[in-house]
Amino acid sequence: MVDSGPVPRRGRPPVSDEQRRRQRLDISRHAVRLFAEQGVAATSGEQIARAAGVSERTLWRYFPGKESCVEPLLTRMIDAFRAVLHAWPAELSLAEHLRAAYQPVLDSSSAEDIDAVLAVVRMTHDEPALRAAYLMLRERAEETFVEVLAERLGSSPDALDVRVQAAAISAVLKVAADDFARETAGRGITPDVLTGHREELAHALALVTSGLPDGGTSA
Amino acid sequence: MVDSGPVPRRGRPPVSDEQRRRQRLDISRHAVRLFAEQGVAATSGEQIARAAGVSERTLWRYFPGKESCVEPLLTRMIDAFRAVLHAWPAELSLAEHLRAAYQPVLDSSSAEDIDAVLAVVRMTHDEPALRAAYLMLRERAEETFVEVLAERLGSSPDALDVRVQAAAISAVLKVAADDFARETAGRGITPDVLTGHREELAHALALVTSGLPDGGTSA
DNA sequence: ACTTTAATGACAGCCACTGCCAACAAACTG
DNA sequence: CAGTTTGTTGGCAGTGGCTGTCATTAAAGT
Repeated sequence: MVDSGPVPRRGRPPVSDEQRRRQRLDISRHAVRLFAEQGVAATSGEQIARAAGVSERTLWRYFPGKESCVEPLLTRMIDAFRAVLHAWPAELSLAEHLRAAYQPVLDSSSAEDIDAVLAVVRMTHDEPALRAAYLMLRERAEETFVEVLAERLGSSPDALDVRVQAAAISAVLKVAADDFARETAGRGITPDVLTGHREELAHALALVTSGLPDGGTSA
Repeated sequence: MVDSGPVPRRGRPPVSDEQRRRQRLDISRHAVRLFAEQGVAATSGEQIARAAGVSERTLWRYFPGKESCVEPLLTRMIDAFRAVLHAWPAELSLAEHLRAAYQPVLDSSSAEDIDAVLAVVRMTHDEPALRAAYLMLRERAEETFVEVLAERLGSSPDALDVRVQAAAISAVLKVAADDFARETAGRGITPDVLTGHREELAHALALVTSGLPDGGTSA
């Protein structure tokens, strides 16, 4: 079988993944703003679509439901953790690594996005539909943790210990994120709440990942 | 202020909580059966209502949405764990206690209910709406774990360590439940998969709860 | 220009869910 | 017993989320 390379396609090319990502993110920003202003129930799909400058039909093509419009923004928060998890060096425990390298504020995110994300997390406590979307997203992210842990521990992603550890880490991250969102409610993100958050996360992770053979150095 | 006792009420008394519980459970059974037979999307609210012998209007009074009809049945599974958690003696570690006392099959549940519950758990892997409801239910149950742990550790339900431990336990329980549902897929519930499940749960819990001061005896 | 492939928008329709009100049920009161 | 009160249920109409379908437009190649 010779690889004849990318066959010269005909007709209009599909939108690039990058473009699609940007489009979804843009819609997400408008949706979250509307949700924060008037609540989820009071915000209609037509409203979101108009704000984003697309037809309602295309909105439903980009998102399977109203609540999942928050997903692209929320993903940014989880990506911040995923990035630091990928950069986890072998000689450090996870808690140590986090204390040294965890920056919950993504450099690629604008300040407004961060505030919006935290606002969403706060909203999930009163809006069941948003909470459900939030939990679903977290569970999808858990798969990533499984992969990273499996590679590091040299075992299969199907191994029980790996999945349990990933689930525990995910759970800890949820608690810490909720706390972080709650504490930044009035005052915004100050440097001390930020370091406090990092410290809380590291402490909690150490609490849960100490059951490994080497007591946390490799997990 | 003298307590004049229960004032002699007038008019029709509200339905007892017990009656309401039974009604919801009955509807839940019919809904789950229909979901399993023809899928969630293909099952209409009117269908569920007819099967349960109530009007559609009353169905929506008993449940906020189609997917939450599975809740009363699913709760039974979580209640099984909650019960054993309440009976946790002070001198044992949680893993030890589980190995000795955990019966995932509730005595009060009929065999068909158990199968139905496991069927729902299996369905949640393909039906996002059901997965969302499942996760929401689990998170509500987490609050119970927090209360039990707080009382046992003699600290506040707001304490970080308590909430983290509860979240970790909840996460472990989720993994174990998914495995259990998967393993009972074809063959049904055999004694060996049951003991295997109990062993898996105990092992995984030990893995996650060893970070406590006494290494798991009190958590 | 013409063809091809993909994205979008417009329209119609289904169904989950809600508000509203009449009908009915179960208590107490005279 | 009729009459009153309080609560549940069912029917009906309406809203809005979401989908299937199709014509239209955009972006490529020949």
